[in-house]
Amino acid sequence: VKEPISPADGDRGRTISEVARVADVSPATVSRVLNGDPRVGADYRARVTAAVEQLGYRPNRLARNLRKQRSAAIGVVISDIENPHFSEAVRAIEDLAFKRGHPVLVCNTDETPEKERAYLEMMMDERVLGVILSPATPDDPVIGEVLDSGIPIVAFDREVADPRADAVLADNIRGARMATERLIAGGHRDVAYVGGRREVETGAERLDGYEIAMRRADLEPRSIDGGFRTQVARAAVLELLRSPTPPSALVVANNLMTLGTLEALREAGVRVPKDVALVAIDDPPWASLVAPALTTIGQPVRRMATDAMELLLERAAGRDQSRRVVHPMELHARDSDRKASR
Amino acid sequence: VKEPISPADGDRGRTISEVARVADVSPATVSRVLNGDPRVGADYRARVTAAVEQLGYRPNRLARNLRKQRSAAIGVVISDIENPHFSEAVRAIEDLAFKRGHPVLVCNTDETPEKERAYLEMMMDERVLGVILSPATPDDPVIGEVLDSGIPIVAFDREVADPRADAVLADNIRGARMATERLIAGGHRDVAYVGGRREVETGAERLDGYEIAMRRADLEPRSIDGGFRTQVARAAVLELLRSPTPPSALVVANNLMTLGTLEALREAGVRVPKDVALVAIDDPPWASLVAPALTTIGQPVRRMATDAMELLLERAAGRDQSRRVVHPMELHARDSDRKASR
DNA sequence: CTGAAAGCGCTTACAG
DNA sequence: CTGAAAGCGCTTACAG
Repeated sequence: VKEPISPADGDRGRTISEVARVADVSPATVSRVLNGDPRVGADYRARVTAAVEQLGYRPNRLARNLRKQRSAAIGVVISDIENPHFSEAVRAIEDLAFKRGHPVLVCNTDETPEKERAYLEMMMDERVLGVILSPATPDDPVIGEVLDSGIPIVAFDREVADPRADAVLADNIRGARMATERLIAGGHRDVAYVGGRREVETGAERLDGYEIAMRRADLEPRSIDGGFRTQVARAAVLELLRSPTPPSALVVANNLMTLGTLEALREAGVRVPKDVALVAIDDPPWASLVAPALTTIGQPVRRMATDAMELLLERAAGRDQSRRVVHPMELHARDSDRKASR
Repeated sequence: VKEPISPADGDRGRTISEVARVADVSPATVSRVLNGDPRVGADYRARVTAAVEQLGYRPNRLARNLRKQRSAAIGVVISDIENPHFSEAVRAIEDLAFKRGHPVLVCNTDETPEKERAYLEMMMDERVLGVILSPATPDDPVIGEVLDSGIPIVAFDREVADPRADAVLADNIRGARMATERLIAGGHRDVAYVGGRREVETGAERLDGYEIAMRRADLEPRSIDGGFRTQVARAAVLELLRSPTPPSALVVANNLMTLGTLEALREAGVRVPKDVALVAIDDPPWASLVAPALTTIGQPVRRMATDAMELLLERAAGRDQSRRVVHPMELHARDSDRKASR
């Protein structure tokens, strides 16, 4: 075969064999030194290190990947990187991955089973080291296939059905309950809930938390479906406000719906917190900038992301028992929930 | 060598040779069919397709990468994915990349030369198909090394010094000029500019635009350094407001500094637009939610990202002339710039 | 502790 | 149009 496969760039040292020749050792020894094999003698090690230095050699990762049948990359499969919740998570994941030399592949599913499946198949094709997954479809069979293929999965934010996956979660029930109880404690009795998809763990749990708080206070739960999306929430809240008995307070279940809710309140000329008080779940950067500043219940996203990376790397390193970490949510008390004025 | 390299998962068809055996053709033919080589006869093609189907075969990308000395992945090197400007860009890039089967590697440099260099080296090690780069250091020599190694670069937002790179830019001079002129037209004479790093193209250009507008109106430019960062801008604006002659209007050069500026104004009890009018550059999702809604000048980020991907893929496909696309910026007229009340 | 050799699974120049 | 064969650059079981 005489085709010029490698474009023969003279600048960077090219193969492990060249290094071996310069160091006057075998390629195997070079590989061992590069991978920190402790058995290599000090003299050999020194010769190899010098040759690597001299040639400016960098290992060919593509060759390494093929040999090991594994890439060093980590897949992050989320619904949407534009959602500040996920931007923050990806950022924290990437910081850790970078320190350890792992590239990060970002995948947006838009909560659709089709894209989720396609991306998980891409992760299998790329034979990534592991996947951090905030699942749209927690029981999709492709998740089992990924695990079968030897790729560990850490569920982030939402559990997956397969027990072999690790999970890093927030205590959504208690979070939503805290939000609701805070409004009740402020004197509100008609607290409505702007929620989302029941099928998704997070949505179901937050609704549960809200309902528990209401029932314990002998109040009637009243929830509307904002679909976890800005525009759906906007329409739903607009309709809620038109009802004969509009609520005096709202718990909104995520930051996208909070955006929609704020738009709806503004359009309807309803003032916060005077006409309607509000506690939002999620704590995006703009929460303190809108007027009034929003009281929120947020997940400790950075710590959760750090945990997820650690679990993933442990798993890739061989741990076989799956683990599950639950973080408490955090209250950010600001101005949108002030007491009912009665 | 008898080590069990492939974990022998029975579920998925495994190699091209297996497909070849089932289809009763050579592996070369299977490869050709899989890669759409038009020379393969219809009968052979049909047999291969059937065998692929039957075995549920998926090509091993790792082997393909090694053979081609190229990965299909695309690197996106930006300052920070948490900045909504870049979240939006990454999202748009990823949507296109996904359609064509390219994984996307996301890299945050935090505007530091060290991280930028480390990531660009990672991109070389991974032999990515191409890099979309918003450079912290437009003249870093490593950029030339990347291009030398045959990896195309598309500069995004900011130019790079090497003329072999393509570029997708916004017309920052005109954008900042528009912002400034709008305030001047509204009756403001003391319009200050909250800007950032002169070294970076974008910062220099926006400042130029501001100064041109001021000079043409016979007004004295007055700019402060917000370092392109939230907290730096907050401090700088706080100081500006303490001056004996605080400005009556502000042009803020990016969304992070706008966040800091709004904080500062709030802390100082300065009302917008009554006490100080404001036009912000960048149009983040929360621009219409703060009170008052911000008048902004935004880049058409999605179109720019789409262009960047197209340029990159063209380049990877062989175009050798570099190209440069400049997009006009867009005005989003809202409430923060209302006329001076005099 | 070190080396020779095999092989990961593709793609493609070459021959026919 | 098709196949046999080489080779991309590593890693690692095996032998010594």
